[in-house]
Amino acid sequence: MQEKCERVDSKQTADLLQNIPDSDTITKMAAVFQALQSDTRLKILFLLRQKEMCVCELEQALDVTQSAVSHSLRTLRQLDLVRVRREGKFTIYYIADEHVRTLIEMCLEHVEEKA
Amino acid sequence: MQEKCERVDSKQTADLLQNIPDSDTITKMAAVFQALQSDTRLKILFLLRQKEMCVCELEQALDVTQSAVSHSLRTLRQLDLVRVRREGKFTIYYIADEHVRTLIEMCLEHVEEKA
DNA sequence: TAAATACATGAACAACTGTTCATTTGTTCA
DNA sequence: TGAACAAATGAACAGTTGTTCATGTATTTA
Repeated sequence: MQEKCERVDSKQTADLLQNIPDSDTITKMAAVFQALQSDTRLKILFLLRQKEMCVCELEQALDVTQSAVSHSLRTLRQLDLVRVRREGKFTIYYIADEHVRTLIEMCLEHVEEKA
Repeated sequence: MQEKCERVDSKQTADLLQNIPDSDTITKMAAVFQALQSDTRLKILFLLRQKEMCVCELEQALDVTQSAVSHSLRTLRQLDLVRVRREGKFTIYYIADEHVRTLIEMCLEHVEEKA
């Protein structure tokens, strides 16, 4: 590794790099944030935060097609941000765990602070 | 609002909708998550979490062009996820506040839990 | 003041995302 | 069993993003 500017200390940089999560973990994190980056999916999470809901309920609340809701839920489900339970002909979705709640709350606080 | 399925209670739905952040706030949150959704920007934050750094240092650590680092930092800066300080010819970047640290830590815990 | 260094910015292009449409799968109940 | 309802999925298209290239601006120092 060659120095780029006088502030760079290659040894220290290598050290700092060792203390960041591995590429695989970073990519998984990016996928989680990517899932949280859509208005529709955020609204879904804010709704589910209050009450578990079936796809129909979300569809009606959000004013997008059933297909769009379903696709969004799939993304959230695959990353374990929401979970599913079958109840007769309904598929009930709910927030997966406290991490997810904290994530959206931190972000909310962050943006509200600026307003 | 017309009922879509027997589980839907329009009144309650309207109520739940009132308790989610307004569209403007949702969009700002989406922008924040959007900024956190790139591998490069996440790596930048994990580096800055350990030590404030100038652009050169980040460029060397990340193995992408100076331009890419600069563009990434701009995105993070505009959302107040990182802040800047001028020091002579160097521009020093650092994590904006605790919300940002908590955000990436929650996400890290979430993805590490599954591994 | 001129050259070098540090950083920012605009354009452009490939890659990716979110939505809708059309269709399929699974469940209930008459 | 078959009609109706709930949900998932694949394709396709417009819109968006991240990167590099080329260039511009600001600061330092010789």
